[in-house]
Amino acid sequence: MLSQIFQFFKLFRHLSLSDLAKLQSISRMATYKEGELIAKHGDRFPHIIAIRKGIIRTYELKSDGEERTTRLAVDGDITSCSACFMANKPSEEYLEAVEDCKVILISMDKFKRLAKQNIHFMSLHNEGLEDSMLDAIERIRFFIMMTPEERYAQLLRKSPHLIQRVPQKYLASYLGVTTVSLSRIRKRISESG
Amino acid sequence: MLSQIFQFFKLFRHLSLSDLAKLQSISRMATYKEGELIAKHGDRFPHIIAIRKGIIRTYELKSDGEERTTRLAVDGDITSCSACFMANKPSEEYLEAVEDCKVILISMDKFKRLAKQNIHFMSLHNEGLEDSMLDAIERIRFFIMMTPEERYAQLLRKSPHLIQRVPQKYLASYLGVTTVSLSRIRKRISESG
DNA sequence: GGAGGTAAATAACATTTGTTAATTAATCAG
DNA sequence: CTGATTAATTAACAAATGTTATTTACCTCC
Repeated sequence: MLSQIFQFFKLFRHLSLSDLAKLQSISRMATYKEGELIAKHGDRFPHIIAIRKGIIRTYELKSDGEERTTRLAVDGDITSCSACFMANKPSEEYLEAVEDCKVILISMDKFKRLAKQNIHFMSLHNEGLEDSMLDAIERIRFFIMMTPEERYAQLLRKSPHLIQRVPQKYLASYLGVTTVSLSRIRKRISESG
Repeated sequence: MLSQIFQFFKLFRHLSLSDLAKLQSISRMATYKEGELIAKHGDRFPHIIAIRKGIIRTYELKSDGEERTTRLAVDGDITSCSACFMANKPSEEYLEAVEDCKVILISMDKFKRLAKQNIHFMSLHNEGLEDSMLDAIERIRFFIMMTPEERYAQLLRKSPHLIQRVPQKYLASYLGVTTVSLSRIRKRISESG
């Protein structure tokens, strides 16, 4: 039963049965294979993605073609194309499955329509934005307050699962360094700590 | 008349007269002198700040006492203590007037109460969060996709007023570099461009 | 098992930044 | 206007990162 599955997400845990049913009516299940491209630059990807299993990486391309990982979302997280969701514009990002994924896709358009009519859903929208905002502020702090080495150390402390499950080349750009530099940082930390 | 003044802010431009009156009823004017500390770490600063004039800098202290500028908000921007607003927790940030400021202070508590009752205000809350979120994503991109030199070049291009009005020591930590490094970057750019 | 391909580690060198200190420029109070 | 204070620049050196290339490890596919 889908409503069971929605309980897996903190954001949906306080919905009434009737609201869960409404949410379910605008949702569908989907799976992605490891390495699969979920959305790409220029796409309108009109779904909110609630990740039941797996990891989804968001990246952008620099002008020289280099990939830079902007977000990493894991089981229990909710993600989306940010330009599609907030500005109703084509994506500037690429979304990619880092592992085999099981997700719930929630129609953005239907969700927004629901949010306009139903105050519970508008409130949900609000909570979701606040969660994202707190994450984003934390990530800005991550860059502004810490050196690359401190960033890796914090990731090691707070998100060891990411380090286990995400290839270093992606972690590197998530931390804002090259793979070579990340490799050196790892060596320094393993030698000292 | 306050409702005139609210029109200065993009976020409030589409409010009806009656909603403007409600907004006005939970707002008051305030001024800050250049250098004045508006809120500090540990404070509960329960106001949304709409800046009519001036610049407000948000910073945090590293463990070694170094200041790091996390946000810069100018005339027309809306800012607040992020922990106070979103998590209802004491501030982790310091807010400081970089110039003499004229602001509107909107009571957070009353605003949130209004947002619970009145769908227009909940919707306003939503739009405000989306604006902040878009800014935050842009700022993350700023760090992930660009070198310090590119960041300064972009600031020069997109926000020349900030470079004019904000002392370099604050700009430096806003860009994620030291004052010495910013000085070198400026020299390199002025010699090449 | 072996060939091919990708990821990660390592090496060598250029570039940039951080750090500390000294100098110059700008600002403020009296 | 002047002395004192702070901001910004410059200099010199250490440390970290970026870049390119090479080596090693690992994985997949045949």
